[in-house]
Amino acid sequence: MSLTIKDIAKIADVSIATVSRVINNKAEGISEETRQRVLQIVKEHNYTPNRIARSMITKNTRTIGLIIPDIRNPFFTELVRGVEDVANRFQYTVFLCNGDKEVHKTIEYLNLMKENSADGVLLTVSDQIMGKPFQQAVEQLDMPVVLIDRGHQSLKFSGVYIDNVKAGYKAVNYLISLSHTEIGCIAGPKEIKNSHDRLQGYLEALKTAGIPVNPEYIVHSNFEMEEGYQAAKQLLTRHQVTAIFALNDLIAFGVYQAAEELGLRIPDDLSVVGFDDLEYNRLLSPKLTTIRQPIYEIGETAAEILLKQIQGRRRARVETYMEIELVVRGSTARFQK
Amino acid sequence: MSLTIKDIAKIADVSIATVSRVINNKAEGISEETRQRVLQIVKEHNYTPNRIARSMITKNTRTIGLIIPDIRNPFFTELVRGVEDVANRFQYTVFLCNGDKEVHKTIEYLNLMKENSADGVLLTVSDQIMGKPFQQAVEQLDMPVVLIDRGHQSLKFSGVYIDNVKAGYKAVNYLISLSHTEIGCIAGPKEIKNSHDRLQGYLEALKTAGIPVNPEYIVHSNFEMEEGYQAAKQLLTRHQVTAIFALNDLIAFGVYQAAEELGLRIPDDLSVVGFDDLEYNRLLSPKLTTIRQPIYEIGETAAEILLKQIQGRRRARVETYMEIELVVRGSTARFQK
DNA sequence: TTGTACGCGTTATCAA
DNA sequence: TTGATAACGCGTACAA
Repeated sequence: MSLTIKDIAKIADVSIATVSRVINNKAEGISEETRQRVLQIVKEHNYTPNRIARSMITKNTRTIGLIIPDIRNPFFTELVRGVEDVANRFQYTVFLCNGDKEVHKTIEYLNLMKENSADGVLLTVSDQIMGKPFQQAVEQLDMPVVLIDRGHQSLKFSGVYIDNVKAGYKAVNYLISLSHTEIGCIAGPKEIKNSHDRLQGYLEALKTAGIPVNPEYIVHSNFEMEEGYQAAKQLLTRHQVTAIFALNDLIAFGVYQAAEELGLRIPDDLSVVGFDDLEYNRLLSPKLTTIRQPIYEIGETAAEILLKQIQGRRRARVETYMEIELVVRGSTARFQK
Repeated sequence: MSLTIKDIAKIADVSIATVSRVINNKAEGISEETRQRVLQIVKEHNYTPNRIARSMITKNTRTIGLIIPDIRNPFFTELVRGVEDVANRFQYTVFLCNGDKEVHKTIEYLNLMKENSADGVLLTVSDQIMGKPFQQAVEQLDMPVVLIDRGHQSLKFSGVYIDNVKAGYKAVNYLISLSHTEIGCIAGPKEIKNSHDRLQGYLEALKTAGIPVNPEYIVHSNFEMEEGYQAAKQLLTRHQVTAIFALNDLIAFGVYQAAEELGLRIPDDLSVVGFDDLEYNRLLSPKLTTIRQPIYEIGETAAEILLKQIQGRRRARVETYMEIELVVRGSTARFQK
């Protein structure tokens, strides 16, 4: 068993109160002499206070939870780093939880946050999970919460997002500017708002340009590579699209595979626009034209908002929208009939 | 503030001991009637016991720590999933910590594990970090520890590994069987044992085949894509190698980029073998020949060993070596002079 | 079957 | 400047 404050007190021949004062740097009311002596003994015996016991009193744990839906998506791992860096700067540690897109796992972690008395929670969950049981769990959390990437009107929390409609519009509008009219779209799950919004941007861009919408050009997937590949194969064999807007880069990766299998050259036969700008982009040839999200900064911003809220320095609900940009690379070309 | 056991006791008009018995499923000594009534009230008020207070008594937190060096490397995220799945099956939750290859961050997390009284820790750290301060922190942990992927003779813990020497030998021997003799190698950092061992396999394979070793064919990197790319470019411009053994897939990804830039076709002009078999492999064309590690299973196995140790069912130190295999794909071809 | 009371390791309050 | 002690929320030995 580890040493306790009691042991240290005994060894130093002072009261536990004195030891407590020393290790908590209480400035006043302690002689330099005893302070040094206690400090010495603490170091010697390598005593570290038990955070659990401490937090029973102080009611804070200097810990924040970060719940993500899919640790295998590089988007989220980059997000994690932004959050961690800010948290550490504030001397907080991050309890990282991978919900793995499963409802029960996510709720489990949410409860854990409460039971472990995290000081606050950063939430990035798919909308599929946003059912009654989940919402209930969130409400019972009774601590500051900041949403990331995926907002939910039903939850009255602060959040950090991008304007997905605008981003979708921008992507598709670019394809239109290259004279494409037969533009397919491979979306994420129907229930996910991000997917819905980006799709909305796609529709608006077509509408503005006076290009009729063909519902068969729109296919759904689960935002992962494999299903993106399947969806692309289906779309490309059934319809003569000359361009595809993939609602995230993983899907775009799948499109590349499908195109290769079907003997379609990118960008000569098919233009592709992605979304996120993941690092693995570099593996593609040609490299992917995509909407760049400032992922790391999104994480940073969300963590800052949460920590301010925890420290009681902000109470109002704020919704921050980060800027995105279209990065043009080799996967898009002017349509030649 | 959340409800406490006291509140529930008051509402149900019983003692806290009774409530405690109910929520802990103490079979004996409680009437079905009161049990139901208490259960009802617990559900109604959505009471969850405070884990922190509980663990002060029980001395266990049903939490294990998992420390990884780089959350951006898909190898580790896959590992995480294996660990999580086993832990959850055992009703344990995983405290995931990303050391980000930094000493102070890693040590910080290690201390956190102790202070938060995790029941055990799974450790995957780079050897660079394995200095005095780190070792000290590990020793003071005073809880079960299982090492993953990277062993350290200096630490007397159980661990789950693969035979990196053998794996390296296998990879290079395959290249030799394809008549290659000018085989380059892009390693990880010199101080990392995994890298050292795989390199050792490379050397042994050459030696066995009677092929002289050219030290200039061996270049080091940091196991990441960018440096892999840089190293490959350097190697390929200076020397006429016909094949490259990349000590992990991220490096191999970099080799592909370098080859493309230099106008070398894979596998016609250059054969490439990687290590890990990451999913992003699918983005490459041709697909990568590589050593497959059972990453998910490594995570599972390590978690099982740790949990058994925690539950006191195993005390002996065990070193488990998992099987690897060479997966032949399109990036390797017979050398034609 | 149920309740009382103590202890877990710490911080905070008040008195000395 | 220092110390004794209550309190945090819970589990459990022991008593009723």
